[in-house]
Amino acid sequence: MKLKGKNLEQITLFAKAMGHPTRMEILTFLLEQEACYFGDIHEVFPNAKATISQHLKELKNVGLIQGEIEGPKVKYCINKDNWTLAKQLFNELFSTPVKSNCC
Amino acid sequence: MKLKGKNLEQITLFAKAMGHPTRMEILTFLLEQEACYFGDIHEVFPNAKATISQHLKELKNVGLIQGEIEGPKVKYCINKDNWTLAKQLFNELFSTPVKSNCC
DNA sequence: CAAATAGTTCGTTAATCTACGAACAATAAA
DNA sequence: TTTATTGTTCGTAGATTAACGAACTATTTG
Repeated sequence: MKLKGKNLEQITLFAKAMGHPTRMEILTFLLEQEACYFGDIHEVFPNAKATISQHLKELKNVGLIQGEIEGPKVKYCINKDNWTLAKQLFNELFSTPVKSNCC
Repeated sequence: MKLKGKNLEQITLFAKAMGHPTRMEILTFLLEQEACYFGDIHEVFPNAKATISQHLKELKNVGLIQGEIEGPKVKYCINKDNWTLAKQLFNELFSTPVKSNCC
């Protein structure tokens, strides 16, 4: 079934958020981590903390991750609900049979 | 298995290309079309032909589509090989069990 | 060959993105 | 309550992106 309307907008927003090397790496990093404080994330990247914080904010805004204040630290993780939604949308996109046969 | 190295770069490039409403729509449009001349694509969007041509070029550069000159026209379609690659990479990304359980 | 058709490329402008230091909260510890 | 520690927000500068008209290329048709 073809993606359209809100679903199309949503998958585009997910794709856009994932379309930056650092953000994509943050996602794959979070996928495999149990503990995920800001500092843990920051220390695996060469970027300034302001930059990492900004990327985390974007991923949070689009819903792929979530953050939780814990003492003076902030714990980040994948947002499972939206991660599942993203999974479904991309699945739908790629399960569409490729009709075009021009080339 | 975690995405890394070239695969991580590749999925990020795919995501980036898909992260624009017009480009994502072009992809879903191509998925369901048999014939796919430039003009057919252009006429379903409000944008100038220069703009559409530019988006098609980006999608072609990243490998998701391909174009073929046919007389004075240009036929576009999904690049099946790379589309399959994209499918596999996203599949791998989303099949990673979500380990993080912080929030 | 001239004119029409179909797209691409060029040049430019406006907007968005990226990155970072510095300033600014908020909590914890001394 | 002062001082660290942990992050976020602000302001800014540079880079990239997006959009479009105009000019250009190539093919087809008259």
